Amino acid sequence: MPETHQLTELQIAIMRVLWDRGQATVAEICEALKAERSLALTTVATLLSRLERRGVVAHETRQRQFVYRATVTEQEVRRSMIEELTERLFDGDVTAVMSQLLSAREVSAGDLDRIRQLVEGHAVGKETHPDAN
Amino acid sequence: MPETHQLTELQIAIMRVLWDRGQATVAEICEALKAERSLALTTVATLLSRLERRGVVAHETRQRQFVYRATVTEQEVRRSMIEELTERLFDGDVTAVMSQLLSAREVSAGDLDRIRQLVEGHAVGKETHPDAN
DNA sequence: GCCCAGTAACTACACATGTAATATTACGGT
DNA sequence: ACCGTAATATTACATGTGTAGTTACTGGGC
Repeated sequence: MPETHQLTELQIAIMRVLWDRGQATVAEICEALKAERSLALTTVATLLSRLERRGVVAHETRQRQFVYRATVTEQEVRRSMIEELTERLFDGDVTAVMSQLLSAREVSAGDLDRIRQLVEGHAVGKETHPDAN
Repeated sequence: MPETHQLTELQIAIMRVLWDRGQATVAEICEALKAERSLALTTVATLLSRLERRGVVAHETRQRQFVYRATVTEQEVRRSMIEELTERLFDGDVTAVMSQLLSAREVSAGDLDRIRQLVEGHAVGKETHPDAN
C-alpha cells in the first residue's frame, strides 16, 4: 500500500532536482533552485533533513558531503497527489477532473490528439468487452 | 486575477458543506462533519474564523448565531488547485495529468465515453471565448 | 601538529493548521 | 431584574513549514 505523499511546492521543487539528476549534494540542489528562489545553504539542508525524516529522500556521505537521492519516484508522488485531489475536491469523479483540466487551460490540438489516443488506448485495455464506439 | 485558493483536506470538507447547502451554522457544519471526523464545536468555529480571515467564507448573524456561506465557488477552488498541481508536479503538462488519472484509477466504460465527448466538444468549441462549461 | 574553510548539526523564529479548553456575552424565561 | 445557557471570543499548545543564524567538527594544506 503506497502511503500518501503530499508535498508542498518547495518540497516538490527539491524533489524535482533529485528526480532529474538521480542524486545531488546540498550545494547542487541549492544552485539548481537559485533561478526560482534564492535559499541559504542551511535552509536547503534543513529541508532535506526533514524530507529524510519523512522518508522521501535518503543520503549517503561521500567525501565529507551528503549526497541525497529520492526514495520515492515522481510517479508515486504524482499518483498520490492527483489521487488525493480527485478524492477530496472532486469526490472521486475523474470525469470532473478531466473537464476542469480541459476547460481551465489552453490545450493545443496536438495535446487533444494525444489525449484521444490515451483514452482509446485505455478503452482497449479494459476487461469490459469492447463497447462499440 | 483569481488568487490561488489552496485548501487543506479539512478546509475542503468544511467548504463542501457550505457549497452543498449554500449556508450553514457552526453547529450544522459540525454535525455534517461528524460522520468522517468528530470535532468540537469550538474547533469548527476556529476553523471558520480562520477561513473568514482568508476571505473564502463570510458570515452574517441571524438570531444570535453565525450563518456562514462560501465566498468562493467550488469551481474556483477546483480550478485553482488542479492548476497548481498541474503546474508544480506535472510541469504544466495536461496530457501527463490525464495519463496519470487514467492509469491510476478504475475508469468505467461510461466515464470513458463521457471523457471522449469532453475531448470532442473541446476540439470543436475552441478559441472564441473561455466561457461554456 | 595546527588552523582554516567547508560541512553538517543545532537552535531559532514566525506563520499556518488541527484541536480544544476556558472565558465572555447576551437572549429568553421566570 | 436575574440567571442560566447557548453562542461566540480568547487563549493555548503541538506539529509542520519556510527561512536562516550560530556552533561544532574534521580533513587537508602549511
